[in-house]
Amino acid sequence: MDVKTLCLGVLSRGDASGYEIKKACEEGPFSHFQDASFGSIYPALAKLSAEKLVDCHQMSQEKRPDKKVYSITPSGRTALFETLLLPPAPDKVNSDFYFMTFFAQLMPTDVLRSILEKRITWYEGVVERMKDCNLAIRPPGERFTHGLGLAHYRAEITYLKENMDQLLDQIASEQSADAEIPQAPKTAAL
Amino acid sequence: MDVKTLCLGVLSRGDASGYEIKKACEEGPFSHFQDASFGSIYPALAKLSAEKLVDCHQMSQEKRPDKKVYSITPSGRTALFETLLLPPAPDKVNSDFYFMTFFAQLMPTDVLRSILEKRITWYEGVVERMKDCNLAIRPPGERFTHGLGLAHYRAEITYLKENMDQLLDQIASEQSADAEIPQAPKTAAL
DNA sequence: TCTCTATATGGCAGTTCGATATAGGTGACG
DNA sequence: CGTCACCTATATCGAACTGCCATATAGAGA
Repeated sequence: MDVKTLCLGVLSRGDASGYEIKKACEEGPFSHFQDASFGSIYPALAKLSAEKLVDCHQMSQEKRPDKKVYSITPSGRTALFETLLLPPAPDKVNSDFYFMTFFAQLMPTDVLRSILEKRITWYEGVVERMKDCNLAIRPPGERFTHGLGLAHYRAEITYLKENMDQLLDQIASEQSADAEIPQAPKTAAL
Repeated sequence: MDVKTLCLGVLSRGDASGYEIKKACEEGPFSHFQDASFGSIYPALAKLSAEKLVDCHQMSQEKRPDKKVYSITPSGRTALFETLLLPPAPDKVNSDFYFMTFFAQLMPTDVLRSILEKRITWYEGVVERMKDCNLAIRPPGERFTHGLGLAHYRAEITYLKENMDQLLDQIASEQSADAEIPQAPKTAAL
């Protein structure tokens, strides 16, 4: 989703500063499916402000940089609503982890094992935190999306736990085979 | 994964042109977890070429633009190997679909239903094609990653099928409640 | 004293996206 | 049945966008 729409979405749930919008994408409810940096959020907010889709109230704070709190305007809500009617672009995923497992046979087994274990404990933590979060007060769309994310993470954890040892064994035996049998093919061919 | 490493990864499996690398990210085995455009692939290949991590053989074709076929060099393989030892960056996901379901209560139910159904049939097709692909000939890392992707897609399909009707009902009843009861809260408060 | 949190801005490098060139194949429409 | 529009294959370029890092500031915690 383009960053302007993302900002409108966050602001539709309540006023926020640019910094808080970033936090919502990093740790908040959007963190599982959206990604945006300061370098895209601040310009997006400036444009939205120029288009009158959001209002900006400057709060001078002592001891801190001025805080600019943005609120969505009625036309901003309309714009968000209309964007939601458009067909969604396909998901974009960029995963170093998948890339690494794809080339697992190029990796030392101990490095690979450590990466797999880190992934499992990381996602187990994510699932724990997601289970604890209070869903009752949230609208059905948020509950649904939350559940979908949980289903994903659980499926990943289950798969990793069930298949990780087999993968490590296969790679270990392949690598030792490479090392042991530089001349063995002749024997095998007999 | 940065685009240079992605190109090295693709080329480690066999020679390819820039166009073919793009195809590998779009439809090929990398399509589930990597995303790169021409504008990043061609500059990346040029840099890899300058660093002698890949060789480039110009193939003049009749009736078509010259094809530049790249091959990974031994130092390219070493560079790929070393990158695989580095800790992976966290996954980056950008999903319009999740964004939309998150704001499901802002959407008309028929639009929402259509998006959910399209998603299901799309991923059912993906799963079918993945089941049919010949895994036996592929290295264990590829099989593992393939299975992990399948597990994800299946979990998503299952969740969507099981929860979609409930979501649509909740939204429909919420929207009709909004329309019907502008004065009802008084009654409810009695 | 360092580093973290909170908050915003600026710039550079990297990326995306769209245009351009070329030419044969494929499908639709009259 | 002809023709035009669009798709595939292939590469390059430039404009706009984005990400990432540095900078500024100051209180809080280690």
